[in-house]
This record gives sequence, structure tokens and C-alpha cells, in this order.
Amino acid sequence: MKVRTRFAPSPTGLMHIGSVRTALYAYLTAKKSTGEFWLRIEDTDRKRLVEGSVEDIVSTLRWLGLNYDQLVTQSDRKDTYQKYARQLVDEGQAYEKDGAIWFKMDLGGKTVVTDLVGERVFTFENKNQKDFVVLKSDGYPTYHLAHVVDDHLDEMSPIIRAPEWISSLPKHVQLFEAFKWQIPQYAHLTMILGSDRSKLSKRHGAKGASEYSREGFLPEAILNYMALLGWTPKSGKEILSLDEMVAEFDLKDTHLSNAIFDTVKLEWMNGEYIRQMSDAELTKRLREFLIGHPSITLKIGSVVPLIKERIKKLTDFIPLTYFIFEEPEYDIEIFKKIKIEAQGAVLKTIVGKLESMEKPWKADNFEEIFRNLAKELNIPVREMFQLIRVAVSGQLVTPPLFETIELIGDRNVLQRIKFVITKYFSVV
RNA sequence: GCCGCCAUCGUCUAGUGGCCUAGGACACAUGAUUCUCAUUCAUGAAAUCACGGGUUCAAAUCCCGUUGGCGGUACCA
Repeated sequence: MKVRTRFAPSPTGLMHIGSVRTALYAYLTAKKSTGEFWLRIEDTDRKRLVEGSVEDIVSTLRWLGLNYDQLVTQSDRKDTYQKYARQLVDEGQAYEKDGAIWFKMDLGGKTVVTDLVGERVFTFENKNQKDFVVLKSDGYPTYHLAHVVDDHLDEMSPIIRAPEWISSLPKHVQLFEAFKWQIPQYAHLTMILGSDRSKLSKRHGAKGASEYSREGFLPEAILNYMALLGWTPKSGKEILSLDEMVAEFDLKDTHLSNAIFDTVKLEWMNGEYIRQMSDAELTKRLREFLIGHPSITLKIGSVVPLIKERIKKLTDFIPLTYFIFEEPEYDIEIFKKIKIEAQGAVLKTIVGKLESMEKPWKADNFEEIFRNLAKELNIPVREMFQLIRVAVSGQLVTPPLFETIELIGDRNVLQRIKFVITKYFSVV
């Protein structure tokens, strides 16, 4: 049987981070059996439309690499839904009331549907059902009619969707039967919850998927993390590419219980991807990411190897390295944390050593020189290095000192240390 | 309320009757490496498998009930 799946968001705001998983599972299911993956815009609720939503959904899917084979929009098919609603009325399976068309539910017997997720079986007593609207008085279909008509016409199966649709199953089954259409296979996913176990929302720090992009998360990491929130590959691998997921994915192995979204683990995974990336690739990503940022120059490439193991998100790059590109701010209090007496005099000695070094400076030479100097002055090596670090960067934490000094260059380094001496230690 | 689903370390999970005195990952703690931070490595703490009954020689695994959580109950999706 041909497999074709779709991701069907309604354009009522930014694409939610939780939807990434729904889209991903639909994509994986399709690609695993060399089927098609479509994007369908469910814009039948005209009142809730939010401008720019479609663009956000489209660009987010592109960013993630979840490429769809076809894009359809429900409002384009208004006539089709009306035709089928009409047909139901003509056949006596629906009726008009208050300008809307209502489907007549059969209240006898049960509805039994086997779901692809965990092969569980949903059973509903039809006596609990009631008639429902299929075509609203504004002429647009409700979700139920649109789902049945679209997924039949587009030959979608399986239907991969959020769990809130489970209780609508009797409606959908009876609609398919009313049209004498084959009922597709269904796969109802679980809910993704926030840390307090309520539905994941902005309150939990969960944002639109595109906002994660802006915060310096990598699409690979987002995809990988979301995939594991409800699915464990048979291989047990934790880090896997889209292609590897396609190879291993199976809706059968998808979980039955809700999962809590954990930003901390997402960040760990993002860092994992950053560390595994080649320097060239990371440089390229940072360049794209930092477009427009004032402190960024062509020097990024040489900084990347120094910070690769120190950042978890692309945004971390800026606070960690800004002092390389521009003059740092100094705070006299920081110097007090360094356990060296007469810091001004020591710094002066350091300047002397630096000035006598051959130019251009090479990182390799610094370590030996300053270790010896520390010994001469009877200062712990660690404190010596910290003093230089703070004098050059204004920070207690930086990328490796000597490589950083080399990057900043002799002129700037000497200028900074001299500035610190005159400003804070007044040694003339 | 009614209907439906779910229930293993804080979190993501492995586990489909014996291999489980429950394994891995994140986070956490300690130690090693180290110029800071990070990385890496080692070690540790962390789950009476929600609870109560069954079934069985044997249950985290099967059955029933309870409790809890979540979803649905719209001319929203």
C-alpha cells in the first residue's frame, strides 16, 4: 500500500515546537517507505487566522529540512467541501439547521479503531455521540468534514495527528462510511507537556520553533531531540541524523505516554552537535547566524576551534568572545579575586616580557615564558595566568588564554594591559 | 459529571513472565586531566517498577479494581 502522509497545521500563529515532532513523524513515516509527505494548511477557521503564520510554518519546515512534496490549502477547496456536504444532505445523511449543515450520527453499536501507535484499540459506545456540524454557516467546513474529504481525495494514510483527535474518531469513521470511502489508518501521537505536566506552552519557556532557531539551536539537534520525545530507535542510538531516523523509524515503536519537554537536555544535545561539527561547518553556521552583529569580523574562523567545546548554542559565541573583537569593559572588583600581591608591578613585568618577545606573537611561546616568570616572582602559575586573562579580557572565564592573546594581537594586548595598569593600579 | 487514553530514577527512556538485587542518557555529586571555563575520562547517588488485589513455580511485564495525570465533551482546530 502506498504511503502518503501530511502535516496539517492551522495558521493561527508561530509553528509550535511540539508540532515539530508531529511533522517529523509524518515525514519519517513517508520517507521510510519512499512515500510522499505533504503540507496542508488548515485555514477553515477564518476568525483565528494570523497573518504571517503560513510563512513561518513554511520557513520552519525548510530550516528543519522537512521538505514536503506538495502544499495544499483548505480554503482553496471550499467548493469541494460544500459539494460533499450537499451530497450528504441529498442522501438524507445530513440536514440543515441555522444555516449550517449537520451530520446525523448513528447512535447504535460501537466504534472500534485500531491505532498504529502501539497497536492499541479505541472503543466508543456510539450512544454517547451526537449530531455535529460539518459545514458552518459561513460556508467553510469544520475540521471533521475537511479531514475526511481531504484525506480521502489526497489518498492519505496513515493519518498522523495529535491526540486530541482521538475522541472525534466516531465522527470521522461515520463520515467515511457515509461517503462509502475506505477508512485510513490512524496514528495518534502523545501530548508533549511542560515541566508542570500541563500542555506545553509559552509559560514553560517553550516557544515557536522559529524562535529556537533565533536562539542558536541547530535544526539537527531540534529534530533529534523531538524525535526521542516519544520514540526510541531499536539501535538505542541517541544521536542520529534525519537519514538515520528515516532508516530506523517505525510508528509501532512510538510511545503511549506523554513526555515532558526538557530544555536542558535539548541544550546538551545542541552542544553535542556543535562539538561533532567540523570547524569549517561551525564557522559557516556562525557566520550565517551572526549576520548583522557588530563585533563580528572575518576572524571568526580562527576563534571557532577555541570555543567549539565551550558553547551549547550559537548565541553563546557572543558573550564568550566579544572581547577578542572589541575593547572589553573592566571591573576592578574582578582583580580582587586574583590572589597576587602588587598586581600593578606584576603586570608591568609582564608588559616588559611581552615587549621583548619576537613578533608576530605565537601562542606556543607564551606558556613557557610566563611559567618561568611565575617561578621567578614566586607566584602560583594559575594566578599568574588569571591575572593576564583578566587584564586582557576583563573576564575570569575565556577561551584558552595564549591562543586568544595571539588572536587579539600584540598591539591591542599591550595597550589593554597598560590601560589596566594606569587606570586601576596607578603604577607610573 | 460523562467518554477515552496513559502510569518504570527529577526528566527522556530500556524492559513484552524467569537474564532485573531494574539497564542507558540528561541533570546532579565526587575525583582525574587542565592556564580559567568547557571538553574528555572514572566513580557515585537517584525508581519499595503509582497503590491494592488476583493469575502463575515465577510479574515491572498478564487480569481486575483504586488513585493520579492528560485529552475530549464548540458552527476551534
